[in-house]
Amino acid sequence: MAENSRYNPAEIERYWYEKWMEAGCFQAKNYSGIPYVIVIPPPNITGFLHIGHALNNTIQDILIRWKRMSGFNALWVPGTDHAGIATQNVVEKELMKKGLTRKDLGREEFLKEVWKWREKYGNCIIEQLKRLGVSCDWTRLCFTMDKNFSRAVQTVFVSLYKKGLIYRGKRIINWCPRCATALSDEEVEYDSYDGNLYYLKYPVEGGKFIVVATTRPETMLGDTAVAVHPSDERYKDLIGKKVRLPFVNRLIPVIPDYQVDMEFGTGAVKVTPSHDPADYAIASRHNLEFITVMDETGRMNENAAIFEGLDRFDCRAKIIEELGKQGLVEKIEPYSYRIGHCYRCNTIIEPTISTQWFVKMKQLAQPAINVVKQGQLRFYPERWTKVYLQWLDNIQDWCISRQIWWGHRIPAWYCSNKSCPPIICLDAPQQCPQCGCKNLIQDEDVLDTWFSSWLWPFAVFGWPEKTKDLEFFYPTSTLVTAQEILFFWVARMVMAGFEFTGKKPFESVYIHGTVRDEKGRKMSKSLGNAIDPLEIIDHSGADALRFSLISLTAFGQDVFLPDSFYHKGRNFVNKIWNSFRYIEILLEKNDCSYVKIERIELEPDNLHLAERWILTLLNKKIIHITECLNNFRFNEAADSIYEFFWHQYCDWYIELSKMYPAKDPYLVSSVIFVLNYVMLKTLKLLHPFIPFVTEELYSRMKRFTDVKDAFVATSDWPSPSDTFEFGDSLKLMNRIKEIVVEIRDLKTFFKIPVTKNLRATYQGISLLDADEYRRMVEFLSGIKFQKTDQIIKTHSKDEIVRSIEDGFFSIKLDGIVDIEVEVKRLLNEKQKVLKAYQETEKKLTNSAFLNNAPSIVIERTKQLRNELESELVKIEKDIELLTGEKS
RNA sequence: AGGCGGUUAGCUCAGUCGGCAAGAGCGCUUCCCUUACAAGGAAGAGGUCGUGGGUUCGAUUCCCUCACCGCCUACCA
Repeated sequence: MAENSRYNPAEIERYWYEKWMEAGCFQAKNYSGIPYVIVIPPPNITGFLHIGHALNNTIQDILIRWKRMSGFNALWVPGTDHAGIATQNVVEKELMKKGLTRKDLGREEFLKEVWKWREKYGNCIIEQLKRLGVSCDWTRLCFTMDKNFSRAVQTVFVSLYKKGLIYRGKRIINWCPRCATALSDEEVEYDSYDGNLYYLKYPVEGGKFIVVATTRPETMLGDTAVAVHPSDERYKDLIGKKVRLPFVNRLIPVIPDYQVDMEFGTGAVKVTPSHDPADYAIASRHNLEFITVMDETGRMNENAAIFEGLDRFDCRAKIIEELGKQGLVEKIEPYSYRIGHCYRCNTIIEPTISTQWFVKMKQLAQPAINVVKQGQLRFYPERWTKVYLQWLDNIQDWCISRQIWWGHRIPAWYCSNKSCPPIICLDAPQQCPQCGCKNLIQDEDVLDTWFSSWLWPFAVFGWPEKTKDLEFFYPTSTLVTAQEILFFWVARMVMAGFEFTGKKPFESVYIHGTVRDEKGRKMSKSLGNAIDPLEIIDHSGADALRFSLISLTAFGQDVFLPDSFYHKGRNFVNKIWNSFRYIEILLEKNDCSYVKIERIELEPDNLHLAERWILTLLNKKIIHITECLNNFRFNEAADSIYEFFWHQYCDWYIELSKMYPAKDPYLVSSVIFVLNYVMLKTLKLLHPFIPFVTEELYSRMKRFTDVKDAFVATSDWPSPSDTFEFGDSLKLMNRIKEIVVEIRDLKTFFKIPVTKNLRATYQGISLLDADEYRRMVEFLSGIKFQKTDQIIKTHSKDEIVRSIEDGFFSIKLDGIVDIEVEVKRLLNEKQKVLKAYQETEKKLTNSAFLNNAPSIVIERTKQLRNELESELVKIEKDIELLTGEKS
């Protein structure tokens, strides 16, 4: 018995996942019904399931399971992302263990290695997702390097090029010296950096100096001007003069530019067009020379004079040392500023002039802006609309070429005759259309991984082929993602959707919060603060993890998780498990082997209060939870079922069911039905949140009921029942609960276990005259009532008297009543109630309130006032009973 | 610099259209191993809803100010 009393998820979860797969529960039906479609944000093949994935995928699974149960043709398309840089890094690291570099292997051999790696490890995260219980249609598993996906990527490239929306050019871009590749603006993460502001003295022709302030002295070797504000009096006479740059002895001009901030530093700024985006802009305006001083690994190159070969940061120190020797460092101040890092390896980015491929974004952005402005594509929470639009309004061209090998190779070929334009086409050309030359070389570079991801919502359905899938399942319904990839991915998918399919890719976007640790930091392996979801699944089950996560994550709000966060779900699942055991045992005791739930055969009119009450409450919950899900209010839905199941069904209804002796006719005919009925509906409501335990219990339920659906996963979502709606039952039940709590409170106060049965007499209290209600109160509070006609107005050490409803009761307590303490407690209580009463009374005598407040509010306030008043009267009566005098 | 969030019980957080005697889980106190469940049951204690104004009959909720925390954008070297 003891071992059964704890839910053990491991085996059950494994078992049901297999069953679902075998039965094809997660597969969409063939082009029938109304589709509801989600495409997964494809995780990296290098990834391991972290708590953010767990949240993201649980939300999607809740939606898809709920919609599936609600009768939609639900499809959740899974897949993975080839993650160019990240994957290449991983494989290179593997090679390094053998003392090899990718260059040792050569492109083809290296790519073979990557494919081998991906075959071996690329689906790790997929297997981990399965352990979470997600109901993706795995027969449709996609990969961004699949053949048809490649075709889609190439098609898009060629199409955009032909439209003039893709171009190749020399621009300043973000360069990662460690990955040795260009990055897009979005792939750079900015962090604050405690560095210095160096004040350097540049000798001006004619003997004076001009002092420039810089955070990056090493870039001075590439300076091609010094800029000052045109109206800066200090430097007016220097404009047009030349400055001799130390070490390289280059003469560079002092130029006027409005971009210069007179207030900052000395008001004079060194201009390094090849290594700073702002300087690049100045240089473009003034036709300055571009001199690159570093190589692709971040070492100083041949333009760096005596510093050639030094790492850029070593060079910084060395240059300051040398300038110092020459008396050219005026001062050094500590200075904190933001600096860009590679989002894949965290190396400090080097802005560099480089020839790359770019996508012109302005034109593509327009439909993506319009669709959101016109409200045809919505964000939840709505505030993301603004962030999205702001980014699109200021969109910059997208650098899409990467100097790596793993990815979609750019479909561009160059003729050996340098004057011929590049040849852009799907398949390798045989000869140059311009000059007929057959000596063609394909561009070495590959495309940004996001250049394939942005096609995800339609490429997964076979685009550019006009497939039936595409026609039926596209556009998709809801996209569920985190804010981090709003620009990277979401905005670009919308652009791609319109550009290539003429349609928005999804109806709505739900953006959930980021999971952080208790200090507000992102969860990350390097910080060592990551909670491993798999560990939780191992020990407490996926259901526990899922429920806890959802319950703790408010609508679109970041969530801070303490280590023990998963207890809530774990305990809840255990509660469900045990309540079910109660039912099983009860059935056995009553020789009740078959319960008709689906074909209801009982008369609603014959039901008692408890049954009427729990059924009515169930109706309310079904409505509420469905409403919550419609609005992405997952935590509210989860907490609402939690409250209902635990604190209403278990705490009150199951407890009440225990008052019937075994084989009692009403128990067998009605209570057992209601216990099962509510359990069944609740399992369904809970299934999207905690699929495993609900499936297990549903299957057990099938053994002793007429429930026929093969799986709860494919059964129907509950709707409220007209048959089981009993309007006044809620109020009446609440009165009974109040009386019970009052008595339990008294017993607790006198340190008597609730289970200890006591005798009491009562007078008045018409509610107790009804056998049914009296029995409920007696059972739940452990009291045996005896009606009396004698006026109860005395108390003693052996007896405590209480007023309640329209009468009194008196409980025998055998000499333990301490009147002093009890009176004190009541006086305390009276103060509280009195205060609340006075407040409502004040409102109700305020004519402004009566004139302005809506009538329903006035009604409610009146009702509250009356309740408070009678409670006050009651407390006063109780005090009087105890002390014999009016308080 | 701008934008967006947050500030509610000891902790982590809910609180939708302004109208509650301000909620949950954990923790805490007292009692209970009652035949589903101690990962449990019963009953409690605990909050001036960040500051200062404003609008309103009424503000945790709406508006403004400030403070602190976090995030995101931006060419101040």
